[in-house]
Amino acid sequence: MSALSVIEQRLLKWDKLASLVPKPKKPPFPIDRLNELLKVCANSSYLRTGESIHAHLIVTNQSSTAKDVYQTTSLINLYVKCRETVRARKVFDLMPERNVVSWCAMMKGYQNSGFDFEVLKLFKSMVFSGESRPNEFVATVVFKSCSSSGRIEEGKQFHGCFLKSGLMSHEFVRNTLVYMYSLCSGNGEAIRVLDDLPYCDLSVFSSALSGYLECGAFKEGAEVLRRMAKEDLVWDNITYLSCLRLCSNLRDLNLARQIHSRMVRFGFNSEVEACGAIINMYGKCGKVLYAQRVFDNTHAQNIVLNTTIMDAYFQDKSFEEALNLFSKMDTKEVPPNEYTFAISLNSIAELSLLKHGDLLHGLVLKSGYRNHVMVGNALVNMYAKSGSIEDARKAFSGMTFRDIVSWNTMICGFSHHGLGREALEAFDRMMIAGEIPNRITFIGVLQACSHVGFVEQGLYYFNQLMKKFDVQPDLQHYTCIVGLLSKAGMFKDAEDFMRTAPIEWDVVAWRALLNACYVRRNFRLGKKVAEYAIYKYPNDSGVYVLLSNIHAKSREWEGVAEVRSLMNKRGVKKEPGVSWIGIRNQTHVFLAEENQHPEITLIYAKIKEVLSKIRPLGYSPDVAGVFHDVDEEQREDNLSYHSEKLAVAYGLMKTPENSPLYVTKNVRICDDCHSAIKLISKISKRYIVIRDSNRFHHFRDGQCSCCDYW
DNA sequence: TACAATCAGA
Repeated sequence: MSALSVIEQRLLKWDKLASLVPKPKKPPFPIDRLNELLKVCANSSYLRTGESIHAHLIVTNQSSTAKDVYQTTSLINLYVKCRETVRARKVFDLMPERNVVSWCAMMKGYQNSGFDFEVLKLFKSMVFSGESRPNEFVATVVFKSCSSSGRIEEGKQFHGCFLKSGLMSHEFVRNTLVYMYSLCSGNGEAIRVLDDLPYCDLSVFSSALSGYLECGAFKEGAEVLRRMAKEDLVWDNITYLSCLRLCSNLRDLNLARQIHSRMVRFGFNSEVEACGAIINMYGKCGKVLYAQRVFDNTHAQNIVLNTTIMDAYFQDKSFEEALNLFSKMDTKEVPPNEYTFAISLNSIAELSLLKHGDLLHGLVLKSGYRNHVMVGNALVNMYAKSGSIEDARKAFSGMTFRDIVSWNTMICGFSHHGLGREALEAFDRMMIAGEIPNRITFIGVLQACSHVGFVEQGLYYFNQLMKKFDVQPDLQHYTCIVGLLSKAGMFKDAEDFMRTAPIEWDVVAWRALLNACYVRRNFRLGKKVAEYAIYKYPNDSGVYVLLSNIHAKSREWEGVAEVRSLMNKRGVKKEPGVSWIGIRNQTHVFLAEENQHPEITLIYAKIKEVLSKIRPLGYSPDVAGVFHDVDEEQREDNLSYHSEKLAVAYGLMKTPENSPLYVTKNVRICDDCHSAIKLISKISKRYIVIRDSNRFHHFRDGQCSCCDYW
């Protein structure tokens, strides 16, 4: 045998031998590594990978047996984090044995999907089953669920229960407890809890503050801030941001400046978020110029800062300035987003610039923001306030998503346009859509009823539906009812209502009543009411003007003169009337006694011409009678100076025949102009829309949509 | 565990 074959034979033998030796099994993937993997999958929402691990565990028979509670809990955690609550629950239910972490993971799952009730149910069954005792993690989850579902009574019971088991000493438990009380219990209970604590750290103050901020209890928030400031604590930037938010909401400039200076002292004013918050705060406190200064000193530029400063101008009612900022924005560097569009559209709405609104609408479509609720709402608002309720309706029905604001905007839009029926229909459709009405919804419908004289419906909404939806009527609602009753001529009821309503009336309510006296020609009551209102609110020019109008309508010229001299004596100035009209992207503004406009002579001539045409139709220029002390010729001249007539005349001159005119006026339209414009709409065959300070008038063919009932 | 920005109204 050759040497070679000997080796071959040996090799062969070994080979056989090797085949007899059992192959070593691949070692199982170490369990702790699997759990780590599951954790990674959970935290990154890798559902597919997590599922494969789950499958692997089932196949290799490493799962679902009693042994590994820890591992199954990781699976629950995986499904919970991937928002697969039902599957998590299946795994949970199959566990023969659970520990407190399993319970807690499942509870968190429900919490994250918004099923707070399930959280509490699970907690109770955990306690009853006696399987495990709650720990501090469970306690925080429970308190948080009570907070977000408003279950304060149950929360109090749990508080007692955790107190007994000694869990309240944990920092996080305390924080969530305080948060719960501040968010859900209006009567300063959180502050009492704070006072009972032996020692408060920053986080517990912070929790109380954010709860109060969130539920809008700013007074209590300020109280917390006061206590916090007394302690010797180092604030972090979350604290500062909360404080800034508090100031914004309280509109407390004094506090605002203190916080700002503290931020400067401790160097917290350099980050872009902080700057944004400061700008916003000054804007909300009515100090645009401060806001502008902070903005100018902020070197970082982004869309939020730009939008915030725009909003500051919007809050200041400087709508033109807000729009200027928009057009000055370098849209390449800082492209506008939904907030920017919303503020711009709202500015346009306040100015009634229909043409600009259309333009911006186009921009919205191009930039792909059309499906944002915020933008949709702003579009509806813009069209409604710019006079085109039809376009508002279109924008509304084109919305993919709607919220309560969308519905309210539409309802209030209908109301402003005197479309009571449509407003109530929108309300019904809103109920069908499952939206819950709030106080503003009811202001909208009550106002709608008031505009068209639906007394019964109005009272039904006020007395029945508001209760049903648990909306507490406030001054604004009560004032709507005063308007509703008195404008319908039911002065006795209005009087009784005002006498018995459990509310402190303000000048607006009295003006509403007074206005109704004027419209309904109840001059006797009107004078009485005006006397009282002037006594009570000696600086409110509105009541003087109304009284003067009443005197004029009842042709008591000396009364008119008296009011005028009283106003002079007290230095009360009436708001000058301003009207404007948009023509080819240009806005033309007219003042009551306008003489600035370059084409003013032509405008006067146009007015003369138009008035001479409508006089044969029954127009007589002394309806308002305000200018009783001048001769006929002069009187017509004076009336023709009214800003809305100037605007309409200019519109007639500058726009093609048949095109509609949209005019906006800052104060209530006067009687004389109202009747003149009715006739102008007839002879010119124009559709004329006038927005005055409280509603829209649509003039067409000699009629006005308000039916002379405004 | 995240908090710099719209909004409807007598």
